[in-house]
Amino acid sequence: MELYNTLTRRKETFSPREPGKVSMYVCGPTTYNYIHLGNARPLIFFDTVRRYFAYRGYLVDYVQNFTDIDDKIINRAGEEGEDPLALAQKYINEYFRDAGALNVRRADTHPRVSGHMPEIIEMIDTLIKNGNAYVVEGDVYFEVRSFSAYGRLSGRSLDDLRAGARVEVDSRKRDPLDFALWKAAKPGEPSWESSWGPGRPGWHIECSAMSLKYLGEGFDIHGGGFDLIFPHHENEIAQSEAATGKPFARYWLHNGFITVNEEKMSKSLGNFFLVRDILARFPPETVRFYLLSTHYRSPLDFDDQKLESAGRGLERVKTSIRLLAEALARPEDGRASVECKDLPPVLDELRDSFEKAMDDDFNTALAIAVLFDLAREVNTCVQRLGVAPAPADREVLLKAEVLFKAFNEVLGIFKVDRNGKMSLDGMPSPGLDLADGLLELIIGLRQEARSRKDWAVADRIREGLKGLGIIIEDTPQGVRWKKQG
RNA sequence: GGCGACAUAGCCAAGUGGUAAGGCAGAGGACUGCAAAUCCUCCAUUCCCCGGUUCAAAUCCGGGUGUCGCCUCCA
Repeated sequence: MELYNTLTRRKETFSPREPGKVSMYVCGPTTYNYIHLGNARPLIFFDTVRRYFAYRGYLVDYVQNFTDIDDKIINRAGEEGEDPLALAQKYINEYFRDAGALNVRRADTHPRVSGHMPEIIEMIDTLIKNGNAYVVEGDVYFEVRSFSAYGRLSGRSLDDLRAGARVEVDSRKRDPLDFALWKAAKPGEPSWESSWGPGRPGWHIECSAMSLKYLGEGFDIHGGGFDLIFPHHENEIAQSEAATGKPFARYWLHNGFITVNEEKMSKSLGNFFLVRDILARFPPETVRFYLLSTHYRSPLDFDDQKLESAGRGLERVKTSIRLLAEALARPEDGRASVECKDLPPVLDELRDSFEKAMDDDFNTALAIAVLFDLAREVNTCVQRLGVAPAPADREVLLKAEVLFKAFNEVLGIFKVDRNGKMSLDGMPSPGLDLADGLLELIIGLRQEARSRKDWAVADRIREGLKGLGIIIEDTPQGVRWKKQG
């Protein structure tokens, strides 16, 4: 596998710290609001990375933090008259709801800042002892000059950074770029005791302390959005390596931004879309599919038309999976003629192509193209079968179904139930409830009308059901219905 | 001002030296009572512009134009 490492600015062959195992840490959200689409991109992308490593047979240890102590949380809690930690907890719960809807699996560990004060304080202590940090009036700052590799990740020298610094210079800092490891408590703020006084951690130290605690020195992959490269990840490297004297993380992966009208979407610009608002208008699988249809390092523009277009494309994939399931559900006929005997080698090629795409820096856009190729091959086969498959064809179809499931296991577009069945949401379920029963009854009546060539009644029923969101399709293999996508 | 990324059909989007994937939209055909779905065919002599390297460039180099991002909390 090749992956693009921000640290070296080129693709590198992935080789894990320990054979067969992958350790990854991804910066999670600051929980003071519901997550927006921009937050969803790294979630979905790194979830896909994790799934692909698992598909490739690696044992993955995935850690994603929550920043539950921070200025924004404290401010928000102040506005709402709520306890900051309770507010953070609320949005952590909501986070899981949104992420779950997008079929993002939980990380193996979701550490929080508030639960790791001893580790954070100990790390700061080490940095002070090592001469990399200094205390000023209860604040503790990291001294960037003390770390010679500072700027390596973002590709900038300290001089470049100073020249462009827009930060107000704090005269207590030895260098304008020195950053806070510990902030002295202000009245009314949540705080923790430390040997340099009560306070709370700065933003960057948490990720160093928690990633090192759970994954150890030199873990494999550290990920996040492009905007975290500087200063957040730069600072993480400085702190961690200054404290441990060992390399911090081995591969740095950063996803590109989501833009709206070609402009970066962010909470500070106020042009963001909450995941839950989008999910009220589009199916979650469409959202996930859309986000994966562009390479993760490219910017991705969001608007309704683009999502609708993606949804129509995804509909073809769903249709294909449905056609396949229906063909398999039909009774075999005993005929010996085999219609799809050319398909198996094609399926093998498709699997190769899919893996090749994912091996090349997680090229999900190409992988999705392979998904479409699979759909077309399956449709062609199913169409040739006519009403019932021969036993040999049945085996071929089963193999194709396995491939659909394998692709979906990686891309995570469709949710999968306990029996391993993909949920396409419009698919008629085997268990009939009243509505389904009535629907079957009406469709049966329409079929009788059709057999009498009573087209007026048949069309009226079809139009009427369409108005209720049920699409009727008359196919050579019989009637099919689905809920409107 | 400093650093960096990107520019491929009406739209979205792969493709880093060997002669333009895939999707949406569109056109024609097969199938169909019709519609839908599905399948087949067509749809970029050309990859922002100008130079250069090469037998060969969307892909490499130089210059230009444009868009975006980072340098401040931000996924």
